[in-house]
Amino acid sequence: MEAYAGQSDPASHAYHGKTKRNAAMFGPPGHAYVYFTYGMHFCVNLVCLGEEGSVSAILLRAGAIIEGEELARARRSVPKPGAERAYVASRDLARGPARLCQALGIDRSLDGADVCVPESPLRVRPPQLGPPQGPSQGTGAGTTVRSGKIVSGPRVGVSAATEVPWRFWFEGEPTVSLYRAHVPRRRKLVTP
DNA sequence: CGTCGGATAATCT
DNA sequence: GATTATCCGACGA
Repeated sequence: MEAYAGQSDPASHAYHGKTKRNAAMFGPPGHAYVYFTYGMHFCVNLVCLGEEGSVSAILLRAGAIIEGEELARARRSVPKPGAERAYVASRDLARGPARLCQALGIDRSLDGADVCVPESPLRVRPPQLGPPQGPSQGTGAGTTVRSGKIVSGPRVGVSAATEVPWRFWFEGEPTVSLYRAHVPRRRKLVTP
């Protein structure tokens, strides 16, 4: 996961104030902020409780599929006809913010959803913590998830405040993607 | 392994 | 019109 603040964080979508897209970030905590980016990907945030008037959220960057791997795998299958779908390793099903949304079936219809009420289509529930050793197991592990040492580092893909170490993950967790710095996309080729 | 570029459209200036 | 909190396949070593 990665943390994003509001007016004080140049890397945050909320940095330039409230807009139609980021409105959920300015709403009550415990709700989802889903946005669409790069023309084809969804990413999901959880709005956090901060000081009065402040804005903050965390981007869910990756996850381990504990149950329903078949469903997640089906959602991650590519709609391209004819082409044989390459095998997706279990750990890669939700390895990355857009993949995670794909694996969980999250799209813009869930933007602003309250993740704390039972009737919501998207929920976040407290985990049953497992023993601190070893990564989460993708099969047959029930509802037990891992706990362990949490480490932090710079956020991925952001074009500002790259030195702020607001990315957090379980040390040794295989579903965490490697750090990659932001690469500015060169404008579409204009050859003379 | 690694780096590179194309896809693709909502959002904001 | 420019930019983007990304992913995937291609290609080289």
